[in-house]
Amino acid sequence: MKLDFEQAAVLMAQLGNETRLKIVRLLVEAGVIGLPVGEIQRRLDIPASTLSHHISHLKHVGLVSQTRQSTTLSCCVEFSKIDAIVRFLTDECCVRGRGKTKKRKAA
Amino acid sequence: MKLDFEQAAVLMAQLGNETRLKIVRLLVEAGVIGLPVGEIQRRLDIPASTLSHHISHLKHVGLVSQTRQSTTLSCCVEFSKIDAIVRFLTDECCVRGRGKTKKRKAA
DNA sequence: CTTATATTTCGATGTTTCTAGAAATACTGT
DNA sequence: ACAGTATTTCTAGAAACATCGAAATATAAG
Repeated sequence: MKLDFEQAAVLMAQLGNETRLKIVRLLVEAGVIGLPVGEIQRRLDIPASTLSHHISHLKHVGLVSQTRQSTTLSCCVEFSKIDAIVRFLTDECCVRGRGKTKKRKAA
Repeated sequence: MKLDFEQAAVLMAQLGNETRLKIVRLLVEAGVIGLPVGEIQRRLDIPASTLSHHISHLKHVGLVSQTRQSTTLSCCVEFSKIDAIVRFLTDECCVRGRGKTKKRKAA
Protein backbone atom coordinates (compact mmCIF):
# COMPACT_ATOMS: atom_id res chain seq x y z
CA MET A 1 0.00 0.00 0.00
CA LYS A 2 1.45 3.29 -1.09
CA LEU A 3 0.00 6.57 0.11
CA ASP A 4 -0.34 9.67 -1.95
CA PHE A 5 0.28 13.01 -0.40
CA GLU A 6 -3.27 13.77 0.62
CA GLN A 7 -3.88 10.33 2.08
CA ALA A 8 -0.78 10.66 4.21
CA ALA A 9 -1.96 14.02 5.53
CA VAL A 10 -5.41 12.68 6.30
CA LEU A 11 -4.06 9.67 8.16
CA MET A 12 -1.64 11.69 10.20
CA ALA A 13 -4.35 14.20 11.03
CA GLN A 14 -6.34 11.33 12.48
CA LEU A 15 -3.41 10.12 14.55
CA GLY A 16 -2.81 13.70 15.59
CA ASN A 17 -5.64 13.59 18.07
CA GLU A 18 -4.69 12.23 21.45
CA THR A 19 -7.89 10.34 22.05
CA ARG A 20 -7.70 8.65 18.68
CA LEU A 21 -4.04 7.86 19.13
CA LYS A 22 -4.92 6.19 22.42
CA ILE A 23 -7.58 4.15 20.69
CA VAL A 24 -5.10 3.08 18.04
CA ARG A 25 -2.52 2.19 20.63
CA LEU A 26 -4.99 -0.01 22.47
CA LEU A 27 -5.91 -1.69 19.23
CA VAL A 28 -2.30 -2.25 18.27
CA GLU A 29 -1.76 -3.87 21.63
CA ALA A 30 -4.80 -6.02 21.01
CA GLY A 31 -3.39 -7.18 17.69
CA VAL A 32 -5.44 -9.05 15.16
CA ILE A 33 -7.90 -10.17 17.80
CA GLY A 34 -9.10 -6.62 18.23
CA LEU A 35 -11.01 -5.05 21.09
CA PRO A 36 -14.74 -4.47 21.62
CA VAL A 37 -15.91 -0.88 21.61
CA GLY A 38 -17.18 -1.24 25.15
CA GLU A 39 -13.82 -2.44 26.36
CA ILE A 40 -12.12 0.54 24.75
CA GLN A 41 -14.64 2.78 26.41
CA ARG A 42 -13.96 1.27 29.80
CA ARG A 43 -10.22 1.60 29.40
CA LEU A 44 -10.26 5.17 28.16
CA ASP A 45 -13.17 6.22 30.33
CA ILE A 46 -14.89 8.47 27.83
CA PRO A 47 -18.57 8.73 26.86
CA ALA A 48 -19.76 6.16 24.37
CA SER A 49 -20.90 8.77 21.90
CA THR A 50 -17.54 10.50 21.93
CA LEU A 51 -15.75 7.23 21.43
CA SER A 52 -18.06 6.20 18.64
CA HIS A 53 -17.44 9.49 16.93
CA HIS A 54 -13.69 8.94 16.97
CA ILE A 55 -13.93 5.35 15.88
CA SER A 56 -16.06 6.37 12.94
CA HIS A 57 -13.33 8.80 11.92
CA LEU A 58 -10.74 6.07 12.15
CA LYS A 59 -12.92 3.71 10.15
CA HIS A 60 -13.52 6.35 7.54
CA VAL A 61 -9.82 6.69 6.78
CA GLY A 62 -9.30 2.94 6.93
CA LEU A 63 -7.21 2.84 10.06
CA VAL A 64 -9.72 0.69 11.89
CA SER A 65 -12.20 -1.97 10.88
CA GLN A 66 -15.05 -3.46 12.83
CA THR A 67 -16.59 -6.91 12.98
CA ARG A 68 -19.70 -7.79 14.87
CA GLN A 69 -19.84 -10.78 17.18
CA SER A 70 -23.45 -10.96 18.24
CA THR A 71 -24.10 -7.78 20.23
CA THR A 72 -20.48 -6.80 20.44
CA LEU A 73 -18.52 -4.87 17.84
CA SER A 74 -14.84 -5.55 17.82
CA CYS A 75 -12.40 -3.04 16.43
CA CYS A 76 -9.20 -3.96 14.72
CA VAL A 77 -6.40 -1.67 13.65
CA GLU A 78 -5.28 -1.85 10.05
CA PHE A 79 -1.59 -2.45 10.50
CA SER A 80 -0.89 -2.00 6.84
CA LYS A 81 -2.06 1.60 7.06
CA ILE A 82 0.34 2.39 9.85
CA ASP A 83 3.06 0.69 7.89
CA ALA A 84 2.11 2.87 4.97
CA ILE A 85 2.45 6.01 7.04
CA VAL A 86 5.87 4.93 8.22
CA ARG A 87 6.89 4.20 4.65
CA PHE A 88 5.55 7.53 3.49
CA LEU A 89 7.64 9.29 6.09
CA THR A 90 10.77 7.33 5.39
CA ASP A 91 10.63 6.95 1.60
CA GLU A 92 8.13 9.14 -0.14
CA CYS A 93 8.32 12.38 1.58
CA CYS A 94 10.45 12.98 4.44
CA VAL A 95 13.42 11.10 5.70
CA ARG A 96 16.15 11.01 3.13
CA GLY A 97 18.15 14.13 3.72
CA ARG A 98 20.24 12.44 6.30
CA GLY A 99 22.54 9.54 5.98
CA LYS A 100 24.95 10.94 8.45
CA THR A 101 25.57 11.19 12.16
CA LYS A 102 23.07 8.45 12.82
CA LYS A 103 24.24 5.11 13.99
CA ARG A 104 23.17 3.00 11.10
CA LYS A 105 22.36 -0.57 11.63
CA ALA A 106 23.59 -2.93 8.98
CA ALA A 107 20.70 -3.31 6.63
CA MET B 1 15.10 11.74 20.83
CA LYS B 2 12.18 9.79 22.20
CA LEU B 3 8.66 11.12 22.03
CA ASP B 4 6.08 10.73 24.69
CA PHE B 5 2.52 10.10 23.74
CA GLU B 6 1.35 13.68 23.70
CA GLN B 7 4.36 14.91 21.75
CA ALA B 8 3.73 12.29 19.11
CA ALA B 9 0.12 13.37 18.78
CA VAL B 10 1.09 17.02 18.53
CA LEU B 11 3.69 16.35 15.85
CA MET B 12 1.39 14.20 13.77
CA ALA B 13 -1.36 16.77 14.05
CA GLN B 14 1.05 19.26 12.51
CA LEU B 15 1.96 16.93 9.68
CA GLY B 16 -1.72 16.18 9.27
CA ASN B 17 -2.31 19.45 7.45
CA GLU B 18 -1.67 19.33 3.75
CA THR B 19 -0.15 22.76 3.50
CA ARG B 20 2.22 22.07 6.34
CA LEU B 21 3.10 18.67 4.96
CA LYS B 22 3.98 20.36 1.68
CA ILE B 23 6.19 22.82 3.51
CA VAL B 24 7.94 20.00 5.28
CA ARG B 25 8.41 18.09 2.07
CA LEU B 26 10.01 21.08 0.41
CA LEU B 27 12.29 21.51 3.38
CA VAL B 28 13.25 17.87 3.40
CA GLU B 29 14.12 18.18 -0.24
CA ALA B 30 16.19 21.25 0.58
CA GLY B 31 18.12 19.34 3.21
CA VAL B 32 20.38 21.01 5.71
CA ILE B 33 20.73 24.07 3.49
CA GLY B 34 17.11 24.94 4.07
CA LEU B 35 14.86 27.21 2.07
CA PRO B 36 13.95 30.89 2.48
CA VAL B 37 10.38 31.65 3.47
CA GLY B 38 9.91 33.65 0.29
CA GLU B 39 11.00 30.75 -1.85
CA ILE B 40 8.54 28.44 -0.09
CA GLN B 41 5.86 31.01 -0.68
CA ARG B 42 6.63 31.19 -4.37
CA ARG B 43 6.61 27.44 -4.75
CA LEU B 44 3.41 26.86 -2.84
CA ASP B 45 1.74 30.01 -4.06
CA ILE B 46 -0.03 30.92 -0.84
CA PRO B 47 -0.31 34.27 0.96
CA ALA B 48 2.67 35.18 3.08
CA SER B 49 0.59 35.50 6.20
CA THR B 50 -0.89 32.06 5.79
CA LEU B 51 2.53 30.57 5.21
CA SER B 52 3.99 32.38 8.18
CA HIS B 53 1.20 31.08 10.34
CA HIS B 54 1.96 27.49 9.37
CA ILE B 55 5.69 27.92 9.75
CA SER B 56 5.19 29.32 13.21
CA HIS B 57 3.22 26.21 14.09
CA LEU B 58 5.99 24.02 12.76
CA LYS B 59 8.58 25.97 14.66
CA HIS B 60 6.54 25.77 17.81
CA VAL B 61 6.59 21.98 17.80
CA GLY B 62 10.23 21.88 16.80
CA LEU B 63 9.77 20.47 13.33
CA VAL B 64 11.32 23.51 11.70
CA SER B 65 13.99 25.99 12.69
CA GLN B 66 14.86 29.31 11.15
CA THR B 67 18.10 31.15 10.67
CA ARG B 68 18.40 34.64 9.33
CA GLN B 69 20.80 35.49 6.54
CA SER B 70 20.56 39.23 6.20
CA THR B 71 17.02 39.98 5.09
CA THR B 72 16.14 36.41 4.35
CA LEU B 73 14.94 33.83 6.82
CA SER B 74 15.84 30.30 5.90
CA CYS B 75 13.83 27.40 7.20
CA CYS B 76 15.27 24.04 7.96
CA VAL B 77 13.44 20.86 8.83
CA GLU B 78 14.46 19.07 12.00
CA PHE B 79 15.14 15.63 10.64
CA SER B 80 15.53 14.17 14.08
CA LYS B 81 11.91 15.00 14.83
CA ILE B 82 10.68 13.14 11.81
CA ASP B 83 12.90 10.28 12.76
CA ALA B 84 11.35 10.40 16.18
CA ILE B 85 7.86 10.16 14.76
CA VAL B 86 8.84 7.18 12.69
CA ARG B 87 10.37 5.56 15.72
CA PHE B 88 7.30 6.28 17.77
CA LEU B 89 5.15 4.60 15.18
CA THR B 90 7.39 1.59 14.77
CA ASP B 91 8.53 1.00 18.33
CA GLU B 92 6.62 2.86 20.96
CA CYS B 93 3.12 2.67 19.90
CA CYS B 94 2.07 1.11 16.82
CA VAL B 95 3.78 -1.34 14.56
CA ARG B 96 4.47 -4.57 16.32
CA GLY B 97 1.46 -6.73 15.82
CA ARG B 98 2.87 -8.42 12.80
CA GLY B 99 6.02 -9.93 11.43
CA LYS B 100 8.79 -9.62 13.94
CA THR B 101 7.14 -10.16 17.26
CA LYS B 102 8.57 -8.15 20.06
CA LYS B 103 8.11 -8.84 23.68
CA ARG B 104 4.43 -8.87 24.32
CA LYS B 105 2.56 -7.82 27.39
CA ALA B 106 0.30 -10.23 29.15
CA ALA B 107 -2.85 -9.89 27.14
C1' DC C 1 -43.17 -8.93 22.15
C1' DT C 2 -40.52 -7.15 25.85
C1' DT C 3 -36.32 -6.48 28.19
C1' DA C 4 -31.51 -5.89 28.31
C1' DT C 5 -27.05 -4.84 26.47
C1' DA C 6 -24.01 -2.76 23.00
C1' DT C 7 -23.24 0.78 19.99
C1' DT C 8 -24.39 4.50 16.81
C1' DT C 9 -26.72 8.63 15.22
C1' DC C 10 -28.61 13.10 16.16
C1' DG C 11 -28.40 17.66 17.73
C1' DA C 12 -26.59 21.31 20.23
C1' DT C 13 -22.65 23.82 21.95
C1' DG C 14 -18.14 25.34 22.72
C1' DT C 15 -13.38 25.28 20.93
C1' DT C 16 -9.81 25.17 17.68
C1' DT C 17 -7.97 25.77 13.23
C1' DC C 18 -7.50 27.80 8.61
C1' DT C 19 -7.26 31.60 5.80
C1' DA C 20 -5.87 35.99 4.35
C1' DG C 21 -5.77 41.22 4.22
C1' DA C 22 -3.77 45.04 6.61
C1' DA C 23 -0.50 46.81 9.54
C1' DA C 24 3.75 46.29 11.87
C1' DT C 25 8.52 44.79 12.34
C1' DA C 26 13.25 43.53 10.83
C1' DC C 27 17.11 44.10 8.12
C1' DT C 28 20.05 46.18 4.19
C1' DG C 29 21.85 49.61 1.20
C1' DT C 30 22.13 54.50 0.17
C1' DA D 1 17.02 58.87 8.12
C1' DC D 2 14.72 56.83 4.22
C1' DA D 3 13.30 53.49 0.83
C1' DG D 4 12.81 48.77 -0.30
C1' DT D 5 12.40 43.89 0.47
C1' DA D 6 11.31 40.06 3.58
C1' DT D 7 8.56 38.30 7.05
C1' DT D 8 5.62 38.37 11.04
C1' DT D 9 1.78 39.88 13.93
C1' DC D 10 -2.90 41.37 14.30
C1' DT D 11 -7.51 40.63 13.44
C1' DA D 12 -11.57 38.44 12.22
C1' DG D 13 -14.80 35.51 9.76
C1' DA D 14 -15.64 30.87 8.13
C1' DA D 15 -15.07 26.14 8.48
C1' DA D 16 -13.90 22.11 10.87
C1' DC D 17 -13.63 19.57 15.07
C1' DA D 18 -14.56 17.77 19.82
C1' DT D 19 -17.69 16.76 23.28
C1' DC D 20 -21.60 14.56 25.20
C1' DG D 21 -26.60 13.75 26.47
C1' DA D 22 -30.65 11.89 24.48
C1' DA D 23 -32.77 9.14 21.25
C1' DA D 24 -32.38 5.51 17.92
C1' DT D 25 -30.75 1.08 16.17
C1' DA D 26 -29.08 -3.74 16.38
C1' DT D 27 -28.87 -8.15 18.44
C1' DA D 28 -29.92 -11.73 21.69
C1' DA D 29 -32.55 -13.96 25.33
C1' DG D 30 -36.78 -14.89 27.87
